[in-house]
Amino acid sequence: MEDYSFRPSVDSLDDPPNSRLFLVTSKSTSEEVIREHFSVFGEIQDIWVVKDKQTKESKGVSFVKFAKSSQACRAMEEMHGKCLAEGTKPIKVFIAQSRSSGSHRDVEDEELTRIFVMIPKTFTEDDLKETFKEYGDIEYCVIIKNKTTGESKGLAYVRYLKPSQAATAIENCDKTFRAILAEPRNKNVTTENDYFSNVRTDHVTSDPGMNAYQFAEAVNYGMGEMRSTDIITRCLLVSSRASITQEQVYSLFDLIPGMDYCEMQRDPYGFNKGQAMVRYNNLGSAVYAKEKLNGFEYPPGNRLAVVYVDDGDDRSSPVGKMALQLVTAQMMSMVWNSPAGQQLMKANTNNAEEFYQGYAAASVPQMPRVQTDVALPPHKKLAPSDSRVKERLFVVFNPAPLPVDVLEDVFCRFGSLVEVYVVPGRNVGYIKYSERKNANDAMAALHGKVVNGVKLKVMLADPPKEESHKRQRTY
DNA sequence: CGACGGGACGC
DNA sequence: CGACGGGACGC
Repeated sequence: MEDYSFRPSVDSLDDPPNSRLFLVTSKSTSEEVIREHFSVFGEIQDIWVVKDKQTKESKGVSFVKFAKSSQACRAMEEMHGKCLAEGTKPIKVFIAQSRSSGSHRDVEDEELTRIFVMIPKTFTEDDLKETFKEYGDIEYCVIIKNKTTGESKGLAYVRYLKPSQAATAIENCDKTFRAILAEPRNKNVTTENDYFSNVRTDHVTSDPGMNAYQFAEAVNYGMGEMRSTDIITRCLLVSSRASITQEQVYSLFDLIPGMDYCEMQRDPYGFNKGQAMVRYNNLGSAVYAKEKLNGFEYPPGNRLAVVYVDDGDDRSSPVGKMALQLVTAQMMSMVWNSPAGQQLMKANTNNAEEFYQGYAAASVPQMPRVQTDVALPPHKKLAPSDSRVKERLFVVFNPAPLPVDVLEDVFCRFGSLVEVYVVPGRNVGYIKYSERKNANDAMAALHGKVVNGVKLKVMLADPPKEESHKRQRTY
């Protein structure tokens, strides 16, 4: 990824969202003093002290842009209400309104502490809490359910005490959760009992050393620092965007000893949902499988997602966690010392080629998926899925679209492939690359060519239609 | 010619 | 009360 300290293409937005602070300080406060106090919270990309155009005197207002929202939030939490120098007034620190919003209303913590996530339908609220507590103190957790049947809709909210905790969850939780900040539930004004509404704006309290966040922390100190890990179970949910068979999942996860169950999940109509449940007879195997196979490309170009699911009877306990280290160490040595294990160790998480050469080619017989006269280069690694998309190709299929896994297999070979998207019900799709050159190579090689009997037109895509809702697009 | 996804809450 | 500059090199 390139370093854009300055990004004209997203001029009106803050990227990532909520990574910029709005400060109200004394007029005497300089950029240097701000930098001194704020750089400890993370990578500062820009500091701008607003000055009068004529007199060039500071207006006592500044913007501080961080690389990450979690850094900006932490700085806000720690610095709001503090004095930056002797004899200066306590500063106010808010997440800046995005430039495009046009609003100058203070961004409230209500809007920064609740996240919205997609979860397996099998998740309980306890599973949710176990999974997301590692990012901070959870105030509240709910799964959205069908009101009559009580069945999970696979969607949930998690409310943290602090904005930095919600931001950290969004930045660091498994991508399959697709975590984003939740829209505030109601535009209702007053909040009754929460920590923030009263204390937050009133930074000059009887104890000037403590602001609302530190207060909230103090109120909540009960459970101590028990949030070092995810929920850990013997049961894994495997998700794939390309269709996969039970045999494929079985062969892959059976490379790790101790599997005692593997079954595809089906929707109410009996269709394969691209998810499988895998259970091991011990925690160490499950941990190892999750570490090794989450994000693994299988088949090449298709990233598997592997998460722990609570199967109800083996939630980890402090004792369990201690035992786990032993078990995991044993697993490592067992896997390392078996021929199968050595191959798996070699196959690094994203390297499907080695995996095939070493192993699955033997254990997972598979028809070649791609038939074409084009001389295709070998498979290349996908770009990280959060890479900035630099070029998109627009592909027209005739007479019918190719499956997504075939497209990934073909289009990943030019390098830096980020994602393939086929428009439902139409004969067109988009191929996203993080390097423009790779997109151009793919276009040159494949435009007008036939793959699996489907003729392709491959062109540069027009920029997508502007939409300013929900989550910022990656392109 | 052929064009843009996914996921929203009983107070 | 307290809200939006500077400067860009790729095709």
